[in-house]
Amino acid sequence: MEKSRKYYIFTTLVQLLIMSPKTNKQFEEIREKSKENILRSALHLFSEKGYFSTSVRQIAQRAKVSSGLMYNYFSSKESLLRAITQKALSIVDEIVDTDEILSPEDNLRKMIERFFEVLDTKRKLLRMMLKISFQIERFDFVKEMIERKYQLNVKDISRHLQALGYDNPEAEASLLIATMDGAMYQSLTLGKMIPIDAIRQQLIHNYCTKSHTSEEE
Amino acid sequence: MEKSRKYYIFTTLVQLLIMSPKTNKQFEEIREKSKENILRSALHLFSEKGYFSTSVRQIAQRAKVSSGLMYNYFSSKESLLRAITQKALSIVDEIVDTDEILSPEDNLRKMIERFFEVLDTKRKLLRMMLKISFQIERFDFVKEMIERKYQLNVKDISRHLQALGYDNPEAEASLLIATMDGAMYQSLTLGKMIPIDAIRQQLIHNYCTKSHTSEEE
Amino acid sequence: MEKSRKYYIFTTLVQLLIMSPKTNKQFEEIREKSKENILRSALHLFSEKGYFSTSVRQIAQRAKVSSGLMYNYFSSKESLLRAITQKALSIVDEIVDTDEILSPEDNLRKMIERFFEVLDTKRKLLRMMLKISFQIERFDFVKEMIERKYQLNVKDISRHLQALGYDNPEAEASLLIATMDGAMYQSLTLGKMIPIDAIRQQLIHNYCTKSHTSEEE
Amino acid sequence: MEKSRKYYIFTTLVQLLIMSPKTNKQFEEIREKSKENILRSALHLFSEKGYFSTSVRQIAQRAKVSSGLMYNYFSSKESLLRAITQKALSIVDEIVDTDEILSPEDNLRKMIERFFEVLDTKRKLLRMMLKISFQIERFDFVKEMIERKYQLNVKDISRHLQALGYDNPEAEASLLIATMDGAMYQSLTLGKMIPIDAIRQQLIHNYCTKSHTSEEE
DNA sequence: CATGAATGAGGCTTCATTCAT
DNA sequence: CATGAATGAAGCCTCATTCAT
Repeated sequence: MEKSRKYYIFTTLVQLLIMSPKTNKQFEEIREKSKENILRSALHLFSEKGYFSTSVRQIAQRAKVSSGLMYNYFSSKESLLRAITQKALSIVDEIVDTDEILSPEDNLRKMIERFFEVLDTKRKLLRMMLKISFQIERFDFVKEMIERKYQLNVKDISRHLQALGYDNPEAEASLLIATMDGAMYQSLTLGKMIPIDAIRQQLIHNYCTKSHTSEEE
Repeated sequence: MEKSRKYYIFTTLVQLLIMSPKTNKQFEEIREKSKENILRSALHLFSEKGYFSTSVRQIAQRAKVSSGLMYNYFSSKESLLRAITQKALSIVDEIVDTDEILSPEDNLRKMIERFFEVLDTKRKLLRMMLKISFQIERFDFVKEMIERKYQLNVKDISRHLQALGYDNPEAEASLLIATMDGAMYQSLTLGKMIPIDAIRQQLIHNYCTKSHTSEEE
Repeated sequence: MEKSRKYYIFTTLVQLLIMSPKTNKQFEEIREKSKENILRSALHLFSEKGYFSTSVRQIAQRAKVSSGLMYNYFSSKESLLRAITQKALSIVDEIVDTDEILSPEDNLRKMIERFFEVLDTKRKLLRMMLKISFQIERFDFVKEMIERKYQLNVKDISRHLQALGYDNPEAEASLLIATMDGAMYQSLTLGKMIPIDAIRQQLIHNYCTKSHTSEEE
Repeated sequence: MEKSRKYYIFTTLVQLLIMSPKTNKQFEEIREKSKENILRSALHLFSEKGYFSTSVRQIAQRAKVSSGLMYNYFSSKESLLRAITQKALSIVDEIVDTDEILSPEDNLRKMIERFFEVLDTKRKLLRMMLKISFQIERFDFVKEMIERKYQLNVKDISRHLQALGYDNPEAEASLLIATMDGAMYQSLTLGKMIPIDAIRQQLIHNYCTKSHTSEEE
């Protein structure tokens, strides 16, 4: 008991008073590295097997750390999920932004192509996001962020469509976004059996060709 | 009284020597009722909280039966899920059912309207399916079922589109299905903020108007 | 409620007052048949899979009756086991008895051969007995019966051996009985890999040949 | 004090950067102790009440650990049984171990005496093995293990008997093993009423006396 | 800060037993 | 007397979490 107490006293002292800034920095680095490690491992497994089918032990094993270590960085498994979700959303953020001095067709084309590129390259992240968005109703903040994004996109796209002469640009924008979401959903769940390239080309063909100015012309 | 006694004697003899005390039909009814009861309870909870977050005990409690009873009707929790999934997919069947007497436009319109009607009335079932579809890795049978459906739908719809003179009916069919899936996904996750009616009308407008026979006119 | 009450009144009346002796006899026969049926089914399954690995439902299924029926004849699963054990012991009883006006050699030979014959023909019964004797310590009466039998056998056999001139007939009798028990045990647990015929012949050769009167003669 | 402080700093650094907080050896010791603890508890209960009548919870309670701990060391209850069985059979190994410097008589005597010694000192283990052997249908691995042992023993013993001039050494070996198994079975089930010492002496007398070279002399 | 042994609540499932008909 | 649906206790096992070192 005495021994144990001393040990903790000195651990604290070491941390607060004695250790040089350099050592502190070292610790910080180790900390960050471990945390990153765990996050990556968890993202992979959540995306692959889902949140509930992934155990903390599996995450730790994949990250090659002990299973108790996670609790140094995250207060619980759910808190880990929260962290990953936040990180994931921030990455998605970078992707969706747009605007340049292009023609409406080109803007639409660019957006569509970028969307499918992301769908191709960030599958793991997206799959997890999709899963999360559906498994954890409790995560209101996820819903909020998605809602906000949705509104922005509709406004952006309908502007382009209006410029192209669409009769009902807002509805058409909603349609286009629904199509892309659907393609994403299908591709992420059903994988290769979805003709994702054909869908992309058809989308571009339908929306990014001049003659579309009016349908009943 | 005499008559009544005779009646009971007969009943007794019949029961003892000839037929089971409870007729097969009675048992059948009881079974069907219990099974339906459990299925409904499970569907509600799976849809609300997801498969893994719903315990067998919770299903039983909601159905107001003992926790062991489920195993009289389903060999496991997963088997229960399987039954619900099958039921859900059978509903999808009704959507795409083609009526040969109608014109291609009308067939498409009918399909689209049926789809949105189902989306409106069977939200619980669809929400569960969506949830399950994200845990597809764990449930091969779900994947198989959905794949089969998907292929059939593409074939059906592309036939209609071909009749309408579309250049690339298969790609356009995939696109249409993706759009509907996307609308479903959005509606089920984001709820009322999705202009689902506008999307439906726009879809019908785009696909079920004669002059669409060709885009490069 | 009224209906139900009437039903039971009349059931009773039928049994007590109305039904002819003939019908009573019929019932008795049905009863006996069902009971026998269940006992046989249980013996088979207990012998094959053991008491704990056999469920009441399995017994009922094999007997082609409902699982509740067992409780009309036996108050519990254990009570059923008790009944079977008693029946089994009574059958074994018939087997072990002996005595005639034969020579000691012949008496021994006869006993040995009979033992191995029983071992060959009543495997199911014996296997269950062996299992029971070891799984259910609570069944004191089993132990008692076996003990009594053991004492009798030792006395019988040692008398024969003494007549044959063995120095230590009691010890030799114990040895012989142990050997037979061991052969039985091995045969019932390990099955065909035990050279049961060779053991039998060797036993007869060792014990039932005149020149054995003394070993160091 | 200064010195002490330095010491702890060092300890801390070492722990953080170089070695695990608890050394591998420490963990190994803890594991071994816990495992042994659980094995002992399980052996006792299996031997006393049988495998199926012993619950994992009971094993844990007797070992004074939590009920989940068993699964840190054994993948299932059956796997625990497997471990105990293996241990038990390894003891049997020691019995039959042959010493080439000795005469055949002495080897046999040694074997027999060792057998009865084990029967006297390891009753618990043997009782468990006997119990398990009656549920062999459920545990293929037990059967395999015992079969292997049996074959080896027959070979070993028949070699000795052949050296002693027995006509039919294999059959005689089978007989001898059957006798020992029978003595074991009787002793473990019927306890003190079996004249186990007399049996042992008689066995030694019969098999380990020179003049036995031939029976038909 | 890092480890992994230990905990124990809770999940899925089985099954002896009851009971209305 | 016979049925089998229904019960619920208890079993095996998993896993998030804690804690001594």
